[in-house]
Amino acid sequence: MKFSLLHTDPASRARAGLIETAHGPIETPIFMPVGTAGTVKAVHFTELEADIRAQIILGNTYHLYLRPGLDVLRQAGGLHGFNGWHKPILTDSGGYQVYSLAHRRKIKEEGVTFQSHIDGSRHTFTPEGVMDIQRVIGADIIMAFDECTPYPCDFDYAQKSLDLTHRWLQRCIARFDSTEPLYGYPQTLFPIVQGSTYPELRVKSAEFIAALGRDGNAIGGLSVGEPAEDMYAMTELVTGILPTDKPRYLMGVGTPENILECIARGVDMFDCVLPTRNARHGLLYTTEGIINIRNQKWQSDFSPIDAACPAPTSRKHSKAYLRHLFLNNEILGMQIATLQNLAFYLWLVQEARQQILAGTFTDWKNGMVKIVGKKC
RNA sequence: GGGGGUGCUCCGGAGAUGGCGAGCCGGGCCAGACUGUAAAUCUGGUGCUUCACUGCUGAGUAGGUUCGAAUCCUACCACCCCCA
Repeated sequence: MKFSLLHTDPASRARAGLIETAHGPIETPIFMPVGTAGTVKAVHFTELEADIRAQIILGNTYHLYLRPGLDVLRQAGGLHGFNGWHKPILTDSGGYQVYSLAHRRKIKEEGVTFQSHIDGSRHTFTPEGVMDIQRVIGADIIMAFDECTPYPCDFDYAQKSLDLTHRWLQRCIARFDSTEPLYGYPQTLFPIVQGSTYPELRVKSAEFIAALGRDGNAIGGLSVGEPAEDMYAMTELVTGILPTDKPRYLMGVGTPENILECIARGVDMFDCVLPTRNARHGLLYTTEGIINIRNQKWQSDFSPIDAACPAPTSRKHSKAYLRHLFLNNEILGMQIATLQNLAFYLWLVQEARQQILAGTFTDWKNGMVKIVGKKC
């Protein structure tokens, strides 16, 4: 994997760059649709490429390990071979499930024992094991096994958790660097900065990780319920320490506004379930603001879902029709809404990139933030 | 034409046999939540009035009995079943 920094905004830390992987290029800043179980819910890969213009998608180690399982993935030639997506893939390590499945797991020095949410069976994830699983999945970018701490989180716990995450990181690196990719193309490992909302811990973690000199670095443990100001403050603190010549990935963020503000603070890569999950729940992100398509006010509004959105279905179909599909619980409603939200997210980061390259990012961002957060 | 049964909330169901029924369950509808996906999920509201307490109205329709009626009586209306 190679990263080229093309331009940095004069009035902020916003950067335009290019990541090159064995499965193709990624223009940054980028939003990566989440495809936990090997599918970006409700969209076909044809649409993901043509209408949404996705350049990289996510998968999840924990979910793919449980189903379809490693044997199937190995036989398929990895996740690319299994699901037919031939552009870059990034896999999360299961660190987020340490947080989201907190009531069905136990953390020890060695690793984390999960009880499967599917059948209750017990599975132990160690840093070494998670590296091995991600070798089998074969993602281009794989993530270190960490603990994503909850919010709020007291200082003592955050500190102990951070030290554990750092020890796990060293074990991840040792395993990763001593093993080979399985499918003939290289993989790269991103470490993850933790430290909850404590500046002291974030600085310590960022310095620790910057010194490792990996190909890219991630910021985790944010967007777990803390105020947006804390998220921005921690992001700004960390991007001030992480190397400028490596991509920075802010995990799990966020709303369109969060993304614009964090691009301004020097983040290159984002992922979030909001555009896909909210789409299935009837919440649309559009170039004119946020729409709850189930609301009665759209009952007879025959204007396009989003006339300026790159997704053809959003220009072709009306709000009234999409509302009708949702009220009838029709699958097509979720498909069209997901196309809209992902196409909008990708449009947003591509537009940001153009503004950075043109040197006009900050003014554009300040105006756009007001629009994308507005409820219609 | 004769006999029997049933009628209340937007809909369906349960329950209600003279006294806490503006009230249960489900659906629908109206809103809200969702941030490295246990999520096509979850939460709230859904007679009128008040910020709230409260108050008011309502049981197919119209009367009646009673301290008190969705409940009993009379007539009528609608629907269902049986007989002709």
